[in-house]
Amino acid sequence: MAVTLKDVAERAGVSRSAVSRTFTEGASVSAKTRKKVEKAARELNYSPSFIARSLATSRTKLIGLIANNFQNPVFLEVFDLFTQSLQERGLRPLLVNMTNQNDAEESVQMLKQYSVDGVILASSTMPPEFPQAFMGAGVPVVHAFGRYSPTPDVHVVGIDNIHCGALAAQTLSDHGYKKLGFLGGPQAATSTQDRENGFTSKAAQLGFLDVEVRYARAYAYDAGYNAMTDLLAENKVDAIFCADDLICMGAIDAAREHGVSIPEEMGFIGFNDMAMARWRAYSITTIRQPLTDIILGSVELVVSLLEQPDRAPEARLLPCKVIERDTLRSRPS
Amino acid sequence: MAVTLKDVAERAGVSRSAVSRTFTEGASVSAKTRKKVEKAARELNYSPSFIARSLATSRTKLIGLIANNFQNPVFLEVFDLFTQSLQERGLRPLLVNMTNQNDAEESVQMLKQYSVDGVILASSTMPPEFPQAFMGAGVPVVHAFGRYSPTPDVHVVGIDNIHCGALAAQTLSDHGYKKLGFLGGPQAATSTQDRENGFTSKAAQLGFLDVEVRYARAYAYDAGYNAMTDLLAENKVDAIFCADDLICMGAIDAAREHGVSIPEEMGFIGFNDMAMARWRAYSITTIRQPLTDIILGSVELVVSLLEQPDRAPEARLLPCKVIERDTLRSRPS
DNA sequence: AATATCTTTGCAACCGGTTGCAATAATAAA
DNA sequence: TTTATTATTGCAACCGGTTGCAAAGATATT
Repeated sequence: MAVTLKDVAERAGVSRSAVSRTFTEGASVSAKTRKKVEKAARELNYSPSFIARSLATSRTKLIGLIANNFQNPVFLEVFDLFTQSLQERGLRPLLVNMTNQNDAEESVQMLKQYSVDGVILASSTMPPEFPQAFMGAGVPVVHAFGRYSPTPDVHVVGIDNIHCGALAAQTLSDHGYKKLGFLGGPQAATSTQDRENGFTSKAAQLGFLDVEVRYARAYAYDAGYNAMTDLLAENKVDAIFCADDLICMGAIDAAREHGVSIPEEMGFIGFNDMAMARWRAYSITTIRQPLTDIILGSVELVVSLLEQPDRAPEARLLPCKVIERDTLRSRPS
Repeated sequence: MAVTLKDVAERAGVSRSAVSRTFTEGASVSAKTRKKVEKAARELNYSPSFIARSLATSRTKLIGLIANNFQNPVFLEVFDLFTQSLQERGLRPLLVNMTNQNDAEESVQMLKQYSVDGVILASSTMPPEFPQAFMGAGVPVVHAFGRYSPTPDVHVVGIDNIHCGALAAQTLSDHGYKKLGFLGGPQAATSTQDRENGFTSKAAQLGFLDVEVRYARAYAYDAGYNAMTDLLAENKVDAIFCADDLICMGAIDAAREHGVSIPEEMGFIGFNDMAMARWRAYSITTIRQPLTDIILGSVELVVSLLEQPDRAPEARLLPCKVIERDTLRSRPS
């Protein structure tokens, strides 16, 4: 059924090795043989089997792409960028959905069985032992959107969430708000912890006495809506840093239903700059995370790890910036 | 480095075949040997190589998951469901991003090289020759969200878009609107064509004289916003069927900016019932597509095709229903 | 106890490539 | 032209499993 090396070799009147070599980068074949082989291959519509090649070379060109967040639309953008840039490099993403996985072991096992060449973890909300588990499998691992550490034990490409929190505090302050609040995602998420820390300490430094801190149950619209509804009843804040745009949209809708005007009575700054942040109904001022750079960086890193698997883990941080739209009143002059 | 069959066999004091058999479904091994082998395997932390197994059995358990739409958030839900249900069956999704691909051949080639067991195309906006190309590769293909045909040449699991269009017309009529409009996605998309047909013919049947038909340049917010802005200037309609919720949100925002009140002055019905349709800022009345059923159906179908690859192509249609929210005024009594 | 039947086991070939090594061919140097 | 050097080629072993087949072992039948 399938046409193999052997068929091509016979047709071209050469040995199997010759055929193999014409399909291998930088192998030694004369122009003449190459010609013959290519002709035969074309006529038979032959294409080499990656499976067989993988077995022989123990390189599969498969990259495990592991995610546990299929709710937040930014991840669609993330998948788009990952798949495209992997494809461009001749690599293939084997997608793993860890949403309902309380145990990383199973996924690790599975990736080992497929002998993926490398693994990219795409998530900030991941129990710290997960990266470890993948790390332990002896496969190059890059944790995209991972937490910064000066001495990471796994390669990380991401952002400085603490600095982002500070950026948010500074921005709210600049725009003349007086009573700041933080609305995080799940308290267990390191991204929320870091953004909160950065936010509250910068706020303190800027002279804000106390900052109201709340958590949404998830990085999700409803969670933001509910948390904000509670917060509104207490009338404690006039500006909020939401740790995610989705949360921010929920919060904004809650505020509007409560009759508060945005940005005059209450200011909002979000996080991510997802596509929807631009929608007219929201037009959120938000902190943009350099998605493309993070992803290209992760892919590049994993590719270079294929060559030198033992490079010491590094953390690569990329800068975020504030995108000003319409949920903050204009700066006082 | 990696521990193989041979290592386990030696340690357990049995033949390689014995080890292979204890790891193969329904092979004949005595309880005693199985015990020994499992012990040895555990001690060595052995797990069989899928690559080697694939080579021997010519079954990879890899399913090509092909998509060309990474802009519409519903697809995140689609990926979530696909990956989960494939995983549950011990299959693995090899994700292919055809966004920038004008030629299917390359992807077909690639999937052939990885010898995927089957392929799922997840898209409605796909040139008809693509399914053909994948079909031609001699691999089971299921076209999820594909177009209905009584005599399909590739397996299809999807919805009856013509009927959905009719449903929309009926609904707008029921709610007392008089001047109907259709706002589609790209005119080349079969899903738009079918929804339009169903909509206009049902409208005609219900006595609507002429229906305004427009197309957004893409299934996207901005496209909907722009198309609606144009349409509003002409003041021709009082109710619109948008062929996608994203388009609908753009259109709604355009209408609001134009000062028209929803649902009194203008009614909207969307399509998909994506998560955002529920957001308070929109709360769109929309036609729900049974995503979960389509996906489970597609996976089931592809699985059954693994057993009987030559089953005649069938088209499986699943019912949609209207989800009433707040973008249509209440029915006249 | 001897024979028939059913399981379990190991051997060895095979899946479709890659690659080190030695033999051969082509080219350069003397 | 002969010899030294380099480039190409084929052989055969290997990657890590699976599986048909025949031999050996267990169990059932008479």
